[in-house]
Amino acid sequence: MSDDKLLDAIIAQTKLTKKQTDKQQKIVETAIKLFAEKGYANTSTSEIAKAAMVAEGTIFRHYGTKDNLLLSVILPFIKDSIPTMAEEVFTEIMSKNVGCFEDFLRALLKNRLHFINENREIFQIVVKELLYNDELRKELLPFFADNILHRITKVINTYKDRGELIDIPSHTIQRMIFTLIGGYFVSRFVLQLDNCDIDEEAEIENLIRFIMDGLRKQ
Amino acid sequence: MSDDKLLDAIIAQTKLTKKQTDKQQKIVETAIKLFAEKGYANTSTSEIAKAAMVAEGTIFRHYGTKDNLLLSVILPFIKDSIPTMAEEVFTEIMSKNVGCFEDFLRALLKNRLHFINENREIFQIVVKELLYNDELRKELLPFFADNILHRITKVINTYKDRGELIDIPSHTIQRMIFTLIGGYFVSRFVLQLDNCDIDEEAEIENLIRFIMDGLRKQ
Amino acid sequence: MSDDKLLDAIIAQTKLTKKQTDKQQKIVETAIKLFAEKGYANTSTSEIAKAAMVAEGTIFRHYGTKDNLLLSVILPFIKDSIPTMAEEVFTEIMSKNVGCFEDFLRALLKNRLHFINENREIFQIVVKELLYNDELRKELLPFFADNILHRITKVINTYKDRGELIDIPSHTIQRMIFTLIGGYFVSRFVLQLDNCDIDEEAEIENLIRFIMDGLRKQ
Amino acid sequence: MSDDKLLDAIIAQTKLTKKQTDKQQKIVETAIKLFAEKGYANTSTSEIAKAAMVAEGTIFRHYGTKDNLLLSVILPFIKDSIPTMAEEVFTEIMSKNVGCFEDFLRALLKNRLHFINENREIFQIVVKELLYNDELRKELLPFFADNILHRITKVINTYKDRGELIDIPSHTIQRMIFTLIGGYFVSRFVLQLDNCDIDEEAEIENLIRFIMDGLRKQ
DNA sequence: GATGAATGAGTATTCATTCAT
DNA sequence: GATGAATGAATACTCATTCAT
Repeated sequence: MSDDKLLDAIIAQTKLTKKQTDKQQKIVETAIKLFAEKGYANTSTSEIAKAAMVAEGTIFRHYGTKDNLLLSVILPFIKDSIPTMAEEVFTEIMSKNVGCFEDFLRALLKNRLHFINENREIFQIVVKELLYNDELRKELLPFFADNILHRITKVINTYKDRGELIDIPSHTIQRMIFTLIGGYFVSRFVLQLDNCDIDEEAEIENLIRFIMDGLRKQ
Repeated sequence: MSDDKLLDAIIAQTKLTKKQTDKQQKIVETAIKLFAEKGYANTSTSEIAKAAMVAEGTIFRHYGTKDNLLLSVILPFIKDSIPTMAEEVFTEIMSKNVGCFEDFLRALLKNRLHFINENREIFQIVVKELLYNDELRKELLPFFADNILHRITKVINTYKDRGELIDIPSHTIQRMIFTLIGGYFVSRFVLQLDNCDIDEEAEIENLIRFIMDGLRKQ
Repeated sequence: MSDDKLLDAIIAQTKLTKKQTDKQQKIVETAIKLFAEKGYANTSTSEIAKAAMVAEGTIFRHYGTKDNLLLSVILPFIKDSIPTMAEEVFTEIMSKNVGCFEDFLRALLKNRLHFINENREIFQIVVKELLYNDELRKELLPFFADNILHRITKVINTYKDRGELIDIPSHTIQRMIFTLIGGYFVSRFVLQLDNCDIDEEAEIENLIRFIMDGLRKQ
Repeated sequence: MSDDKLLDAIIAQTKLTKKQTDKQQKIVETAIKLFAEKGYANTSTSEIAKAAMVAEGTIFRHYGTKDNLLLSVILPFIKDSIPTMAEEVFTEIMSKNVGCFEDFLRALLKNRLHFINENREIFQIVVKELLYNDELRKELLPFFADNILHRITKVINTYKDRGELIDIPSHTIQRMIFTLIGGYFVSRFVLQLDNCDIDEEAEIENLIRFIMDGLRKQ
């Protein structure tokens, strides 16, 4: 599969979770902030070093290359994105075997909103680089596709079988949901178009209502 | 307003549409191709010069700075995006005074699909830089907001008055439509996730159906 | 053959003999001096730039890489080493069809002494890098072997047929001559062991006498 | 004399030959291998540390500087080169008072061939650095001159007095022998030009015959 | 004695920009 | 208008060396 490299990297990194130095900690934190703010390509290692109050060499002693620093920033996020979503959200909700598709959507949305809210800077980085960085896109997209979309499709099929959803190809449904939710996250956390005073609860319900009333079989 | 600079630039440029030299033509064409492919930050002026078979100095003789070359690439697209959309699409459709919201949506979607399809490279550039380039985002987003969203809101209100749409704040409706359509364009033209063999007609209808059946008051 | 790359480079460079800028001239001259003095690996491009009173960027505008600058320094020397030696020296002397092996040796020695004397700095560079630079050695040595040694062997065979030379494998003879003459040049021009006041004429005659008749008193 | 420093270093080191730690042993071994392979300038201390499976700090704890590590590698070889040659080879052969110059040559050649064969990596290092490293050359060359050449001259004079050698200045003879033998070792152990299947015995005899009687057929 | 984290000066190279021709 | 040589600041990265543990 095309995500071998990424998976390997994730696994390798998980194992490497020795003791992170204070400086390492500081470097990653600073890199996250700057990458999120100005993009990977527009952030120089010397800038990171200065902001992290660390010698530039220290960055390379620990991460070898700037590319690798980006990975070190992104991978834990990816790692947490996928299995969490897959195992915790999906199986949990599904195994309850109760609730309609709307409940599933609500749970999914809230779970992911919470996760991204707590990692908004890394989310910004991932989204930006996904568009800007060919290499990364080629590795991440199939990885996402294989892991998330695949499971969503299964859920959708389940609910379709129960007669809760309209008869559009599952992959089309899934894509529209994904676009809508993803677009919501992007416009909120990356573009930051908001009037700050959003009633989050209400927005979510509107979103769900929008999605549901489009999909519900009548 | 925050778009003064942009508007000024557009106006200035429109006036400047004297005779473009062959070389200028070639430079812009090449820049479009390369910016779309690898992103603005990852494309060097020397690269552009080489690919356009032009001396590097020539680029700067005409455009002064690389930033300005980006603007020269983007602005005509922006210029055409907005007024066209506003004047041609909107007033045209609305003045007909015929058709339901679905028809409006369909017309809008097809019109924009056509436009972006013919300018997909510049669309890629705009989307990528919108996320990556702080300056540009700060200039373009309010410009979009003021020009497009504002008009869509008016249309939505019209249809709401006619009782065709559910009772969600217009700006929320508008945002969800925008996210969905925008997301569709981005995933299709920028991320290029597609199975190439899409039945475009069907996809559009699914999209409209999805949007409508969520929004239609029942 | 293994010298394709080198030959190609030589040919390419010969064609490129456009007009060298003053700065280019200065860069090459300075590089020659510094490489000869301290070796390629121990000379930094910034050093060269400073000594040549040129911006560091200028070096890279013209030569692209430091490696390529080394080649630009070495190749003309190599180019002149080989064909000169082959065509001028060899055929000239041989075609005269007069003279014994000793005369040939004397002509060869004087010709090469003259050549190296006029290019002693580049000779130093070539010798030093031949030992130090794996890549270069792998390209240059077979090139030398194919071009020079091969011809010397032919000459040796000619004289062997005339009964002037002892019956040792030609390639052994050639190697000993080469070692002796080469060693003479290296110790004189690279190691610079000399008492400066050498009677060159006498030294050459001693060398020839040694090669021809050895050390044993008869 | 200019070799004070070197002699002092040798003496100092000889005294220091206490207990070498395992790690020290490993460091020197690894350094020898890597210096021989890629040259001193192209080998980094971190590389050595990694290959020797030692912390980088350990190298500096024992050797202080990289330069000093090079000396620690080279000096024992130098130390063994000189006195061995002087005392064992020379006096031994000479004291026997038997044998002609040819026998002396043969003994010398075989002795040195054996020594270098057993230390070929260090020999490579010494030769390469002798050309590349100004400092080292300035220290080593006079040292060699004072110790080896000086004794060879004495031997040559002895045989000249016996009427075995031609009437060329002793120092010229010595230099030619040295060039020839040195060149043989360099081309064999450093340049490694060989067809691997050399008949060593025969080669040596050819070399001796050449030195003694030259190339001319009689 | 041994470690390895930290350093900062140094390296080759890139790049937007200037300017004389 | 067009060129392309020249620039120098900036970039990612290397490396010998130091030092607290």
